[in-house]
This record gives sequence, structure tokens and C-alpha cells, in this order.
Amino acid sequence: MAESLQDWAVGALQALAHDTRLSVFRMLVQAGAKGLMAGEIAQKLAVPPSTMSHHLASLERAGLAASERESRVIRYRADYGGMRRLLAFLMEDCCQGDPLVCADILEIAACGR
Amino acid sequence: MAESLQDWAVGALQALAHDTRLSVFRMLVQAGAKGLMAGEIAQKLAVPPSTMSHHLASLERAGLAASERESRVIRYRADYGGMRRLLAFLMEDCCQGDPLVCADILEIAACGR
DNA sequence: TCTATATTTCGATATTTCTCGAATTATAGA
DNA sequence: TCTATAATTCGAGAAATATCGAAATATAGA
Repeated sequence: MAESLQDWAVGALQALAHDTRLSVFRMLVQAGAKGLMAGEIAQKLAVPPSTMSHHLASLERAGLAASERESRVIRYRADYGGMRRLLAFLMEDCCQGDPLVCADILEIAACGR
Repeated sequence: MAESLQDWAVGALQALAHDTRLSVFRMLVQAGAKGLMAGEIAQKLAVPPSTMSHHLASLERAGLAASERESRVIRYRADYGGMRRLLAFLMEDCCQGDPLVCADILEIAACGR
């Protein structure tokens, strides 16, 4: 317990700050609700299963992904709540509300459209 | 050269994935256009000058901060362009545009208001 | 129960990052 | 030019992370 939001955010950023994990996270974000199976992810990125397992566990511990067993397969999904918390934390009190400085950051939130 | 956007994003996330640097970045984001002086930052966070200098250099190399000398002082500012690029990269093709899944991420982009 | 498949956990090495005092560089003022 | 101040770069030991094969666990089907 006793973990501040800042501590959590550092953990989340640490999880994303790795080539393989960032690719995995983006794959999951783009996959949406149906997610992806662990083996599928490992194969697509050509990473050994045990290595990928560590990376997936990192993302899950960080609150950026969630897993669910489906018989022999484990399905991973992006945790959009965690993603939202992280982005919100980074943008908190952004540049004192000066639209000249950071207003265009709004546009990126069009969420893929 | 030959650095992909993904490689850049990993570097930016790495820069943010540290307690001190994340605090610095948020201070800069909140400070807006007037920025903060290197010494001021080091003092506020109670970190030795040489250590802080490394952290500031990391943020600058990552494209998340910019520095400018003003006589004997060096002023650091958040690089909102880098911030925007990073957030955009994370949200690209977010959950295939399904508003049920990630629409509320829009709200956080109110940029502190 | 026996076998095959999917995934994770263990363990040990290799690599990278963090930290901060000491030395260095840059600027301003007397 | 001499001194004081602000900040950076150097250097090296300490600490944290990454990697992946081997072993272990969980599930399904024969």
C-alpha cells in the first residue's frame, strides 16, 4: 500500500519505456475489447515466450493491461483506465491553461479519428 | 539518424520513467512559457546539482524539454511539441474508434480546465 | 491417466542506468 | 584580471533491468 499516484505513474511509464513492451501496449490498444492471446503477441513480435511473459506481467503490474485465462489460452487486453490515468497525470495543470501554449494537445485526443 | 518514431517514443518514456525526472517534467509543464531555472529546480526537489543536470539533459535529449542560457542562469521549459507527439503516439488508432471503450480519454485533454 | 499445448516461473548472466563528488566551463561584476 | 556564482561534464562504484533456456503449472482431449 501507500503508493502515491506519482509512484504509480513512474511504474506505468517504466513499463512503456521499452521497445517490446511499447509495441505490445500499442497492439493491445489497437486491438480493443477483443484483445490478443499471449502466444499470438510473442509470435508477432518474434520474442521468446518466457521473455514475452515477463513483459506482459510488467504491463499488467503497471495497470496498463489485464489478462484473463480462456481455457488453455491467456487473453490480454489494454487497461484503458490505466491509460487514462497516466495521460491525465501527465497533463495535469498543463501550462496554466494558456491555450497559446498547449491547446493543440486537445486535437490528439480525437482517439484515432 | 534513422530513428523511428517508436524509438523516439521509447526514449521519451524512458526519460519520464523516473521519479525525479517525472517531477521535473510536471513542474515544467505547469510552469508554462516562463519555465524554471536549473538551480531552482534542483533546490525545490532537493537533488544535487550534478545529478539534476543529468536529469535535465535526459529530458532535453528526449525532446521533452528545452534549455536557454540567460547570462549565468539556464532556463528550462517543457517542450509541448514533444509532449504532444508522445501522447499522440500512445493513442494512435486507439481501440479502433470504439467510443464505448476509450471515449472518456477525450475528457482528460481539457488541458487542466 | 497420459500426452500435447499454452503459458509462467526460476535462475543466472549480461547490460544499462543512477548517483554524486570533483573538476571544468561560462558569465558577471569589482 | 581576480573572484564568485551557475551549471555541466567526468568518472567510477552501486543498483536495477533485460534476456532466455530449463523447469514447472494449468488445461484439454484421447
